[in-house]
Amino acid sequence: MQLTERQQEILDHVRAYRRAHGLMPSLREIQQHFRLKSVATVAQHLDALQEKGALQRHPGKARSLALPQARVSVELPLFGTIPAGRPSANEALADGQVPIDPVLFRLRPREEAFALKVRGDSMEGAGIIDGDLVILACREPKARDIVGALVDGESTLKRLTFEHGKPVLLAENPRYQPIIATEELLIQGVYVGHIRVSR
Amino acid sequence: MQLTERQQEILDHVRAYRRAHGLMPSLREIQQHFRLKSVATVAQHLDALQEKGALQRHPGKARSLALPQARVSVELPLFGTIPAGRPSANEALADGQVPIDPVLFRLRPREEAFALKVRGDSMEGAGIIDGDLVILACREPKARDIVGALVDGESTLKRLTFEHGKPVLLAENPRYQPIIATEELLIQGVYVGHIRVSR
DNA sequence: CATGGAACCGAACAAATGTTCGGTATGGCC
DNA sequence: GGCCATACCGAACATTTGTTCGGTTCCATG
Repeated sequence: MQLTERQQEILDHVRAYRRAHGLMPSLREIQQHFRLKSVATVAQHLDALQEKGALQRHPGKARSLALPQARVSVELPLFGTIPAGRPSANEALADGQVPIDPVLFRLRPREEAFALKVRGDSMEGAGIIDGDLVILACREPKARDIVGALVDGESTLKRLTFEHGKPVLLAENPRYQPIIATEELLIQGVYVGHIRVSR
Repeated sequence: MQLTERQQEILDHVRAYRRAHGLMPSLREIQQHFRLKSVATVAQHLDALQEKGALQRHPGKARSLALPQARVSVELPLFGTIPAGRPSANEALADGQVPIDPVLFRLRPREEAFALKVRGDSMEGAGIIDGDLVILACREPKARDIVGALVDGESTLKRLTFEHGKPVLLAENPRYQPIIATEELLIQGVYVGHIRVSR
């Protein structure tokens, strides 16, 4: 469910307070920040936020607000390599776990995501090279997004554009030609960032 | 000063509690865990721990214990930008925390590390571009390592090489000239990887 | 033996904090 | 107008929580 404007403000303030002070605010501190005359108002907003899953409360405990998605790290499933060159056979075998901070990569609460190891140099121009771990979120792609896509049965990492309303996948390397899907184009995930570990 | 055995136990429990519950324990919860008959005992230990700098307290606030260096393994301090172009004034202002997995980046146990935001395009050829968060470990650099270095009082990100036994810093961009330190060359950290978050 | 540190107890107190019960006001909507 | 959601107020209340004061016990050490 959607947060109201006020609820969003409260939530933002709770986040900001935690960053600034290292602990959660009390109801009365929130009250003072918004110059409210009653703690009940704060309690009400917090109830609503909890109702909507935006935060959690431990009844009776002081300063016990918890930000559900504020997990320090979650482990994304790491699948096989994704060719950033010519599409080739899709290797969908899980190779391990990649620990990342969902907040850092701006993943939305409970949003699905996974990691893939890049093979090839077709995204070189975007600074994504062989061996990088790309983080792909399962969300609706927008034009100009970099996406992990299944083209004609094979998966690849490219930038998604549209020409005459038809999707075209662009490499970020002049040595590669744009790909126009002939049969099917399935976007598996949208690039939200990547990680490189030096070897 | 050295912590006593008991103080260490208390500290460990506080850490464990925070991991398990996402918030700090109250004095009475600590008391119950150790089966103590008086909260005063807990308060006493916490005072001692604060005295020794092992943790911080916010007087009068509930559950307000704070672990000063708890970021050791999970969150790296993020400093200002590091120019990957021409060296410029070093901005050593802490900007926040970058949560990473030390294992993923192959950091050694207890090895110091920090993060810097890249500015400029001089490492473009290495796939490190403006806005990337580079992870730098405090360790001895080897030849061909990418390093964050302080050259003549200004910090920069370059590849470290040697010519005739003298250190030379190379950009990974033909538009930049090698830097030969005239006065001092202080290696601040060795590149172990980086993170990019799409914008 | 005297001294002092470390660990602990008991009880009371004050402050901080969450909870709950009514009530008001505004605006959109049928 | 009646209905509902949202936002808010005021005041009491019960709990949780931190703080403080005076004690005890044990043990190492001079």
